[in-house]
Amino acid sequence: MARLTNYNTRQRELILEYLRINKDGHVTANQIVQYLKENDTPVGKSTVYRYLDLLLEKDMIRKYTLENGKRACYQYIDDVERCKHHFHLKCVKCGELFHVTCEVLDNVKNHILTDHGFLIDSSRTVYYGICRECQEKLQIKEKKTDGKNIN
Amino acid sequence: MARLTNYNTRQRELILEYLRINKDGHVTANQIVQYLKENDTPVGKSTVYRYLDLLLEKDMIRKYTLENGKRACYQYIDDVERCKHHFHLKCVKCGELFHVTCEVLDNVKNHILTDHGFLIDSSRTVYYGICRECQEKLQIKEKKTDGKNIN
DNA sequence: TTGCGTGCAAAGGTTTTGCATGGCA
DNA sequence: TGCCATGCAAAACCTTTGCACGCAA
Repeated sequence: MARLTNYNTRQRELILEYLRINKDGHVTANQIVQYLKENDTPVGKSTVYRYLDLLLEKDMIRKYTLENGKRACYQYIDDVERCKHHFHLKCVKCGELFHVTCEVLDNVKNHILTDHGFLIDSSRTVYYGICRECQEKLQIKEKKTDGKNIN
Repeated sequence: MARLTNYNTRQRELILEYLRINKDGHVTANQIVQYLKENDTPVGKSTVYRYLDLLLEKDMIRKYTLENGKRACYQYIDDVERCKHHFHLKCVKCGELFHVTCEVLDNVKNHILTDHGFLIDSSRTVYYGICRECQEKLQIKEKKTDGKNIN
């Protein structure tokens, strides 16, 4: 059986630890570099990028693109199996990522495969939109500005 | 009523025209610049980027991130209303974008709003996965390599 | 000892910004 | 004429790559 050719190094442990700490959120490569530098355990950014790629291949983390589409962000997958079967909702306002497991969404994948011949990669697919909290904030804002919009 | 503060310029017409020509596909900022240069109607890339931002604000185009997450690509929204009510499947292998309108997916949006309080922005949400054609190609490939994988 | 991992610096690429000039209304 | 739009070059960023050295096994 093929062995994964990766040594255990101090740097990798540090990176993985930071990802695990932030498993409920998402972090950018830069954040990892900064955090480790501030904690007097600096790790080169090329090391960070290379290890992130490796973790990605091993399905140990997920990669997103933030709303502006410029910066990539990563998230540790706590329970690989569980995460493979649910979908993610990302709020474009506050950036929060919501994990959703429910039958309806579970069926979406099957439906798209059966009826549209398209195999969805759940770990890459993210629903973008606005979360409940931000919707409420926006409604308050709209009332304040009396609904005046540019358009 | 607020007027949109944008003049009609030759450059903007050219950019918009190219986006319209390619409304069934997607183009990158660089492609726009290259195309216009080759057609002897060069437009500065800063102009392209600035106008793309403006079109984005006006919901006249959609912005995607290609598989590697490095390059952004844009697509003209032919029929704003229609595109707002259907979903998009983007193949991470060949890059093709599929438009899908069907009841099941239509209900997904309502379901997520009703049961999860999350308002999906259909124009931003893209299902990433592998299209039928690429699935077949991959299956052929796997047979060839006799299913030998790293893991 | 072997060869993967690391770190630095440089390269590569995309997108943004400052500023003088051009052009629409 | 008054601004907004443009274009160039430079800057700002993120990410990748080359290469010599370090270190796990």
